Amino acid sequence: MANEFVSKAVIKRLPRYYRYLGELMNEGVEKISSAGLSEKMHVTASQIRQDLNNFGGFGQQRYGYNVKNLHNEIGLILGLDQPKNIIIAGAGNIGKALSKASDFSQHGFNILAFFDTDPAKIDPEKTIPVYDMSSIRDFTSKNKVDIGVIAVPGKYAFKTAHTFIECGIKAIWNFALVDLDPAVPKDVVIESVHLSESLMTLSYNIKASEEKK
Amino acid sequence: MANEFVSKAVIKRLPRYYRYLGELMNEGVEKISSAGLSEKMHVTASQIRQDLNNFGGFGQQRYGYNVKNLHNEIGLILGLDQPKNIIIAGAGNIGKALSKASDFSQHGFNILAFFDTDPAKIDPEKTIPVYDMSSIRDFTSKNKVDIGVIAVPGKYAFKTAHTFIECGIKAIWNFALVDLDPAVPKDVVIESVHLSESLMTLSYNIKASEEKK
DNA sequence: TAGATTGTTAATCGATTAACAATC
DNA sequence: TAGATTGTTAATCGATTAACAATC
Repeated sequence: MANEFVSKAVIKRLPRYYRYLGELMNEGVEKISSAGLSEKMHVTASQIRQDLNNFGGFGQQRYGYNVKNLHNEIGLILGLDQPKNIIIAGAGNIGKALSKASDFSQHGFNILAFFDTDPAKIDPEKTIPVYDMSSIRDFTSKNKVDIGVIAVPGKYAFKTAHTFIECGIKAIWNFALVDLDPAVPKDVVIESVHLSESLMTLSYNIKASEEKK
Repeated sequence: MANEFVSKAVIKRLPRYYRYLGELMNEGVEKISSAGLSEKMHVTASQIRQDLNNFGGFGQQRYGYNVKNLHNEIGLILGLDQPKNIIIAGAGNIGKALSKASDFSQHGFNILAFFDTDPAKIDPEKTIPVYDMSSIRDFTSKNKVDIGVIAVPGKYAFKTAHTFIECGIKAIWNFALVDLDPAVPKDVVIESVHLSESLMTLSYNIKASEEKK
C-alpha cells in the first residue's frame, strides 16, 4: 500500500478489476498484461497501470501481472479479507432481495438479522431472523456489526441512520432516496444506491439516443 | 434545450436537482437562487448554474430560479413527461422489490409484467402478471415496452439482453453483474446497478476511514 | 542478451470553480 | 435607479492518456 489518498474514481473501478481478475482466474489464466486486460475491460492500459500503482507495483516488467496474485491484492485493498457483519433495517422487498443475493456472502458479507417496526414481519425463528426495531441496541451490543443497511421507506431513513450511529455502526449502505452524508459524523461512511435516480438517468439517455437518430 | 452533448457527470446530477426542487415545491417555496440551492445541496452555486445552462437559461437575474418552473423543466429534460412502460425479466426478489417501489410509478414508470422461466413463478392473474419467458416476443409485439429490466442471475444476463434487443427494446436497466455495453448495438442504452460493487466500495471506505484515525 | 512490459513522468483533456459583465 | 443574481468566460484543478526510461 503506497499512497495515502486515492481518488474516488479509482476506488470505484477497483471492484470491476477484481471481478475481471476473478473471471480470468476461474478460466485458469495465469498472467495478463495491462494491454491484455485493457482489451477485455475496454479501458486504457495506461489507466490500469496508473490505478494499480496507487497501491503498489503488482506487476513485473516483461511478464505482466499474475492474475491470482493481483486478484488477491485487490481483495486486500477492498478489505474483503475481513468478513463483514451486516444488519438490515427494513424487512421489505429490498431488504429481502439483498439477503438472498449469493454473491455478497461469497465475498465475506454476512447478513445477521433484519429489524423492522411492523409486528407482522417479526419472526426471530427465520434463517435470517427478523427482530423488532426496538431490540437493535441490545443486538448490536452483543454482536459485532460492521454495516447497517437502510432499506426502510424514505421518511424513516434519517431516524434509522441515527439509530445505527447510536449503536456504534460506522458504515451505512443506504437505499433510501435521501442524502445522509451531511447528517452523519465524519467517521461514519455512507454508500448510497439511489435507484430512482438511476432510472431517471436511463430515461434521459433514452431521449438523447432517440434524438441522435 | 441548447447544447448537443452534455457530459455524463452533469446528467447524473440532474435527478438530484429534480429531487431537491420537488421537495422545495412541496414546502411551498416559490423561488430559489443558485446560492440558496447550493447551501441546501452541498454543491457550489457555480456548478448549479453551469449545469443548468447546458440546457438553457432557466433563471432570471435579480430573482433567481422559479422552483416550480425549474422542477418542470428538469422533468422535461429527463423525459419524465413521457410515461415509460417497463417489463422485468426475473420474478425473483430484486424484480419484486422494484415492482413495489412506489416512487417509480409516481414518475411515470409503469411496470407491465414479469417474465420468468421458473414454472412455479408464473401467474398471469397477478396485479403485475408473471408470464413465461417464451411469451415475451408475443407480449412486446402487442405492447409498447420502453425499458427492459434484467433481474435474472448473472449467467442468463446476456441471453436476456439479446432477447430484449430482438424484441425491439431500446433501453435496458441491468441488475446483473455483467458489462452489457460492449455486447449491445449502439442504439440500445444501458444503465447498470452493480450492487456487489457498491458494497465493495463501502468495504474499502470502511478500511480507509479506520486507517485515518 | 534483446525486447516486452512495467512504473512513472509529462502532456492532454475535461470538469469544476472563480470571476465578472450583463441585466432584470 | 441600485444592486442582487444570473449566464458565461476565464482560471484552476484533477483525472486520463501518452510517452518513455527502467528493468526483468
